Amino acid sequence: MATVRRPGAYVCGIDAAMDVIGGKWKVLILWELNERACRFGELRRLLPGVTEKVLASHLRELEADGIVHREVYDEVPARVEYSLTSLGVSLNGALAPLGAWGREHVLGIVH
Amino acid sequence: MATVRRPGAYVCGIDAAMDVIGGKWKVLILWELNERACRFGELRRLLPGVTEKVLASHLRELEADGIVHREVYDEVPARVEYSLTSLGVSLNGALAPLGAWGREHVLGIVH
DNA sequence: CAGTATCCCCCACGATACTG
DNA sequence: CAGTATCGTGGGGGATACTG
Repeated sequence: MATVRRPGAYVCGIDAAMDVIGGKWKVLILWELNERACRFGELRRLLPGVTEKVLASHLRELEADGIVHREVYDEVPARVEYSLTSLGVSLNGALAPLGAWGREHVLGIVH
Repeated sequence: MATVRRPGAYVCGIDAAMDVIGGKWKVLILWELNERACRFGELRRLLPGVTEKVLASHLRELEADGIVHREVYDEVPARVEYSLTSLGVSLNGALAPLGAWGREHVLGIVH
């Protein structure tokens, strides 16, 4: 999933948005990055079960879609930080009502 | 996808909601049913490319999740109408901001 | 009309090993 | 630490045929 995978094929906005957040771990990545910027290894620990390969490819796609910013610090050992772009922040905001709906109606947590 | 597929495994509300709308055609089904109740054949025509099998299984899952109501009318030939439940209406409402985000930032349609 | 019943396929995701 | 490189797999989805 990434960057207009289906050019001009989207039926509506939700359809298009689903293509951006459609990866198995993507909304969880956004969820974590919404709190604070994270390094690769941090994200891996925050998302139990994700493999390095999948985490890397999801981050590449989110970066290509302009949702995530990748900052490389020239240090030894290597250090890379991922954070949300302003577009990513706006996406998270648009996701908030859906999160509230899920909490209330699927998880059964009222407020 | 349907009805607590991963009991107690959800990390957050968005994660849980994604499980409900995670099927390939589900948000499009919701999108159409938001306009008006539809018959099976109508939905099939409204969603070019979907097969009967997949449409049927998606509708079964949405029904099991309490999102869609299935009303059978005893006529000849058989007639079945699908509509949103109140839960489905609330889900669509929660999806609206995501749709607006997609229209604006993916499709490039400002308002 | 509104679906099942089969068979099949692809690819997103996973497991493991290795590297700058 | 932050990733690539390879190989393998499961199941969601597609094609087609058939039925109450």
